[in-house]
Amino acid sequence: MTSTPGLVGAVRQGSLRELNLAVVLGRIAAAERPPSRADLAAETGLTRATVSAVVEDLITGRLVTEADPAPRSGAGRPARGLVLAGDGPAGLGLEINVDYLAACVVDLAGRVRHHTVHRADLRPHSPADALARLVDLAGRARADATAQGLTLAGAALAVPGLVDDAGTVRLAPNLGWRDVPVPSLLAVHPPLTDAVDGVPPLVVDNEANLAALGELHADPDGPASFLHISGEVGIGAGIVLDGALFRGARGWSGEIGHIPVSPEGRPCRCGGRGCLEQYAGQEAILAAAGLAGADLPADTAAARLAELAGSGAADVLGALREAGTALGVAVAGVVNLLDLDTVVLGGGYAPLAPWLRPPVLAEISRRVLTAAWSPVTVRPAVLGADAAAVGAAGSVVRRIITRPAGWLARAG
Amino acid sequence: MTSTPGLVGAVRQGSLRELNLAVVLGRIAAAERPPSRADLAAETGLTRATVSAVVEDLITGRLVTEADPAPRSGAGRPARGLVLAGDGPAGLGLEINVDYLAACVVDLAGRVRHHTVHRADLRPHSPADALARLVDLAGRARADATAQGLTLAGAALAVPGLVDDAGTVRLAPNLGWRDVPVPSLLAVHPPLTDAVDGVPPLVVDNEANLAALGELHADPDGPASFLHISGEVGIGAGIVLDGALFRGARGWSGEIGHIPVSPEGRPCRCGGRGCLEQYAGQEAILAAAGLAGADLPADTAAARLAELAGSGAADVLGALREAGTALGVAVAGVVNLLDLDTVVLGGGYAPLAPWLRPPVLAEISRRVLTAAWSPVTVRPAVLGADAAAVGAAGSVVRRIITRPAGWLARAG
DNA sequence: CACTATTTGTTCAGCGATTGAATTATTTGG
DNA sequence: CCAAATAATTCAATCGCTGAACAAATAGTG
Repeated sequence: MTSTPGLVGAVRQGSLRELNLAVVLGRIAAAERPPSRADLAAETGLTRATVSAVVEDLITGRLVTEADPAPRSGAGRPARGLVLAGDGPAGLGLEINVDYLAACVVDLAGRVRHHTVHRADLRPHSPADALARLVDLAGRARADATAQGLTLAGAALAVPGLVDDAGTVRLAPNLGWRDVPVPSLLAVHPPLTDAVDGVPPLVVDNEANLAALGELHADPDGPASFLHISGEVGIGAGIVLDGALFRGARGWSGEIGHIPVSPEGRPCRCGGRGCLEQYAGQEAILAAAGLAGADLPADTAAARLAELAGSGAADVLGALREAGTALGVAVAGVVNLLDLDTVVLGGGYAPLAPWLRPPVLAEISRRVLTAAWSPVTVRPAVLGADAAAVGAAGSVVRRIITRPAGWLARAG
Repeated sequence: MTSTPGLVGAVRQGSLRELNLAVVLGRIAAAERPPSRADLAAETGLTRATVSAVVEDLITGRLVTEADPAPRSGAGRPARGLVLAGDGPAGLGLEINVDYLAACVVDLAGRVRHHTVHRADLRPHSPADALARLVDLAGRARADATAQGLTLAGAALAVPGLVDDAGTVRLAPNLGWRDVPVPSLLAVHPPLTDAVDGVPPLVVDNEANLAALGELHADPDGPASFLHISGEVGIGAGIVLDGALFRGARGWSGEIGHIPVSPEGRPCRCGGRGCLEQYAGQEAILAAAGLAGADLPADTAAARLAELAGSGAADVLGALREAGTALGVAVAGVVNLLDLDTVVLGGGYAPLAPWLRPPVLAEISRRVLTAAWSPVTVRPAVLGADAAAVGAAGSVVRRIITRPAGWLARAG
């Protein structure tokens, strides 16, 4: 890993078309309203002739379709609007978590075309068993997608833990997994999707990362850089910089739960002391609210807290204020370091956002140097608990949009 | 600022050559030993014919020269090694700090060809006055460069503060600057260099950012991602990810000095409490070591502390241990968040590294989840106090290497 | 209703850059 | 001295973009 900046592969003759396919498709995807070929030519600086040729490739590859006459006023031949095809490739998103499995299918345009959640406590089951159930769920999702005329172009699996490049789950504490080689365990099943352009048929990634991508995907007009915090039993963060997920040197970025917020404070199971998780993790909040022994399923605990807080329970309000302050201390550090202007409260934090937001904002305005010039926005996530599954499917779709050549080569 | 990922400009016909110029030049720059045209063809996948054509452009543009016969063994026509030209374009690096001005010139190959430091307390002077002195220093640097056959292709100025896109210094607390429009103040002087490819003749950037780039530049075989910490009166950090500087949404990333390390601890001039700067900043270390009133020049304070620590002064050792622990707490949070595997102690921390390193490492191993699998390296910076000036010059050189077409168009 | 202005999208010759094979250049080894 | 081997160049072919001309389709105008 030496420092060879920008060493992209050489640009061969055909790469030109590959790159322009991506450029044009990216513009179509990012546009507010269906652009015409002429619009695209003006935006990109390419000739109308070139854009026409590129668009023709995209249309025959079923990535783009012509929309109804665009609402363009004025004289002249009416433009034909271009939109992402709703019946071409789609992404399969899977999620495996402590007490549920989920599968969903998202089409190119970003619409969720299929969604199933299977509730079950997975901790007693072996990884192989859990994955077998997941394959079953995925099979049904694929059947539904096929029935709708969609073709799955890849799959991504969200796991609540650290995943290495090979797709092995190195550590998923709440699931009780350690060094689980997901791809080889899945090899006994028929492949979920075909490999496209060298990308394996199933990509495994961290839940917090994919949830952040889901948020990016669900709100195309939102900011291009933000911090997405998933508050579950552990606290994970997905860092989106300039529209792309930042994964860190080894893909293990975002462990915000173990940022120290009180250096010699409560001992943490990670071995350190005073980690954020001990103050703003789900268990810590429940304990502070006097609900320690309630043993609620992970995904209902947040809803329950929100309900109690809404009815004005004093100890719950106090617990949330304390958690929000701890969260704010950690977030202030992150914002100082990365200069982000948006923080999204996701996962279990989303329903609690009304109570967490004020203390988080207070700490930010106290501690962030640049907050005076440009304020930091703190808002709840748009997607709910299934953000990771949707984000996983969206990551597949996004890969097609940023590199359409692979799909086109496959589709013929 | 909407989320339009990877919306690079379209790829026009001529971009092909532009991109391949960058690819080939980048390989030559990154190579361990002078590569031949055939090596480059094999590495990049381009044809030997194409590589020859590209290399010819680079040679006539004075970016590359043929080295002495390469030490290649075996039969066949001997290869002609290609190296970065030492007599073509060069970068001018400038630095303005509390008690000195610096100018240096770095050639394409990365050698420092000129270096001047002018010591003077700049706080009493107006920004315009300080900049006038800097222009004088820069003029002499340029004269020296010209005498050596070099052509300045751009300049960069390092400032200890926050700089916006336009080059205005929004806030440089230790210099006492606020909203200083550097480019327009410099407009009264003749331009230091010509504009190349739309980049203004002088780029203003944060000192910590440029120092990190200097480190990247000084150690080409080092890691591609690291955190570089400049410990001066304030504490700044430069974040290098994958060989590129990460600047944040607005270019104000790296304010590590105000990460909370003891949330309700000592009040900080930023308005917060318990900021790292209050525990590991130069003033804090001096105070803890019982040297508060010494009023040392900023750049000798570190040397003095190192000297005292080397001779075993107990209170200095204690102060450094305490500072190192605070630094370690903050760094652990950063490493958890960004998953970096290398931390470089730069600026005033470099000479103190022998004493700071152990407590920093201790906090990291306590608090970083992934430290067990892949250890985090903490090491002193290679460059000394002038890292920022060298890094500034290096940033100019780096821009030429990553985008040679601009220079070639200018050179004709 | 005919006519013009206007904008969109396509067609086509031209051109620049890459390609692949053939050719030349230069050295080692027998 | 000759064959083998490797490096670099030459050159016709090809691929994709360019620019201009052209066809298509509509709104406005008298």
